[in-house]
Amino acid sequence: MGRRAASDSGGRRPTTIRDVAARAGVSVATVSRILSGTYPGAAATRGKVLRAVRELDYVANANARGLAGARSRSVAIIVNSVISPHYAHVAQGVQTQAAIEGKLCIVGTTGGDPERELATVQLMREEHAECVILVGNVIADDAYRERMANYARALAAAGSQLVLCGRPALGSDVPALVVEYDNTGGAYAITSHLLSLGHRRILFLGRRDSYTTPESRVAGYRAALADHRVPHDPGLEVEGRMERDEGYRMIRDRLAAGPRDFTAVFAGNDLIAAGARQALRAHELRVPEDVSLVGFDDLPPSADIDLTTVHVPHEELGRTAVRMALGRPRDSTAAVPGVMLGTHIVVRDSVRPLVREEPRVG
Amino acid sequence: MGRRAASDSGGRRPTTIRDVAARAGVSVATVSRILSGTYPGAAATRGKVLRAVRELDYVANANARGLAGARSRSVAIIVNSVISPHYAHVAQGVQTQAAIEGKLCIVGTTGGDPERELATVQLMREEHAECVILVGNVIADDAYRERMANYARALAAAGSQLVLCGRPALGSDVPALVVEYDNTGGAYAITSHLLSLGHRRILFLGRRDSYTTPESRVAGYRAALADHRVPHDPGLEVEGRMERDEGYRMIRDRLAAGPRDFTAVFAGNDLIAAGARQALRAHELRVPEDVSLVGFDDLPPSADIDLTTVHVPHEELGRTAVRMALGRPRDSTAAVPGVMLGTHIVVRDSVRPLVREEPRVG
DNA sequence: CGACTCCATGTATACGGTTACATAAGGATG
DNA sequence: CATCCTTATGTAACCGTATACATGGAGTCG
Repeated sequence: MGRRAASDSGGRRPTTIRDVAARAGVSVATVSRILSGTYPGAAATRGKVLRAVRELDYVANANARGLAGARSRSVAIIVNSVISPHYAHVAQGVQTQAAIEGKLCIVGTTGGDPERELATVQLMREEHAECVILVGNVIADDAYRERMANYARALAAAGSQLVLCGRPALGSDVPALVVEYDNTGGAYAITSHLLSLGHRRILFLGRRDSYTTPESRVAGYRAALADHRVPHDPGLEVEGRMERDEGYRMIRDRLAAGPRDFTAVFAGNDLIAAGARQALRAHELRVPEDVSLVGFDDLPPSADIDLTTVHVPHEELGRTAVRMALGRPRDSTAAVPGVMLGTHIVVRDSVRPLVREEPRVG
Repeated sequence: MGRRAASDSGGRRPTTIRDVAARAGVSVATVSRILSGTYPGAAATRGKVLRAVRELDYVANANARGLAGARSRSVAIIVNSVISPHYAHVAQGVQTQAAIEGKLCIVGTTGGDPERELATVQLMREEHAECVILVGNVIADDAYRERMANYARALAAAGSQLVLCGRPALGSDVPALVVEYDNTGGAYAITSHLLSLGHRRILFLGRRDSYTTPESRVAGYRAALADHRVPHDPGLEVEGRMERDEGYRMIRDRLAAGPRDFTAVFAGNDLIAAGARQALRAHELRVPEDVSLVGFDDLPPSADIDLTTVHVPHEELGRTAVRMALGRPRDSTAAVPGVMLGTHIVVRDSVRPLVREEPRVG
């Protein structure tokens, strides 16, 4: 219809490869080969073709190109949302690497809804993306995993590649690449940091059972407690989503419910930390003088609030995902390799050694 | 080649509409119509087809669909970078609205390079996106504008629509929609806010001649000064890019060069404000006690540093862009309408009334 | 100098849908 | 009951590119 309308108003069909061929006085095959770079040498012909292309302002039709069997030019990334800085940074890495490899980037968002995620994968399958990169944590639900595994197989059958980025593998028989980063290790390290400064009652914000990312972070938190022989109080693990507002809410509710029973706060990510900090301040609690606070992610704004946190190589995650997906030979049915990127603490000024005293009432 | 490899390893061609038709015992046309929703009623047939689709796990080939003349299913957005929150929020709006309209979103990044931007527009043209949304400020260069105008015409000829989002129109004869927001008004308002509290020497950070966005903001700044009969000192306009590090640099250099000759700072955007705040603190200048600070954009992290700023309806910008582009009749050659969204001040705690005294040496 | 090789180019088909047009069946109307 | 209209479906012609195969000319070597 769009085409029809254009031809109505201007009588001008979009210029095709045939127009170029006619103008250059060669066959369409020659034009196609020259433009695809599938051509050893051509000299004069090449010149004629390129001039015709320029004069006619010709651009190839990606749909036709894709249909005719050329390799796909696009890479798909699926994230919760684009404004979440965590995802945005991974997406940036994907973008960067995709551009380097001469690929286009298709972005889908799910809003954290598993149904939408599955639907979006389907969409990307229609779109014939060369690889589909799924970013972020996910519920550890068996039915869900099975459906995703099926999609992975369907993608593989179509010559595409599923990449799980920052989430656990689906199983050894599922053709999906995995690029993870060390959630548990980072959480362990930063919890140890707090413990080594004397803190014993550390509030963990953002626990969420069966969500893989918070689960891994909680695991690191618990492991550090255990290794330092500090008793684990489940009451210190507060449930909540990985968002700023939730951070605020969790602290507010906690302080409203009773006297303050913690000296440090380990926020599940930097957004929670920002919200928590705001809530603490609203209760006249200063960070770090009255309460120590740490986060996870090391987003740029965290430098502004002097937050000690765990650095996650977001961009590198995205870049690695693309690199692995495109580098992997199409027909390989060998076991799917995985990669685990490291994380490390960034110490700023949101933590103070605990001076021995009973926690006061906040 | 990918296809070949798949068929080698499994002998399985991807399932096509013909397979579905065969299985359902109908013609391909019927399948196509049912799946496209171009079908009034079918009852039994519809059931058979949908079952076959499910059983074969069929997904349509978007390339073939696009080639055959179906309306495009994709919307393209081109931004500087995905991690810049300003762009990310606009992109989120685009995503949201695109999803509502059942479209896919293709994202291109330019890194602020006009050449890459033009190249990316070309790419999106190949991809036959239904509309191409160009976000962000741009250099006001005539040659560049002319090339972009040509692309706009080429897109229009192909039934696509160029949308300029947060940047000025190209000219009345160029078929491009414009969705702007009120930079000048916002800058005027927030400058007036500072002036009304007694500030007279207001440093502007992030001037950049011939870049449209900072230019508009500077214009609002100057207009407010003029209306309040405060003499305009060009020396108070500091040049720099719209980035965090630049904010830091500008303040640091300024304070290193001589005594502090301002009582308030108007940062060209929130990122600059964050950097500037950091630099001020490094010089033992507190915000707002010693120096008042305001920004522009109202990004979420700005709440954490209590920044008074100008709210920009980022998401609404993106959503409006998509809505207008898709709503506009394809064959219309009428004058291209523009939209200007409003901005407003958000007062937090980064500004204090000026107590009359000579600015001290910082 | 002839046979063979290699490379540039042309010819024609396939890719997987959509849709204009044709056709058949069923219902309404006189 | 004949006619006309409507609706569901089938048939076949594209859409614009890539590429397998065919062809022709130049270069090489015996």
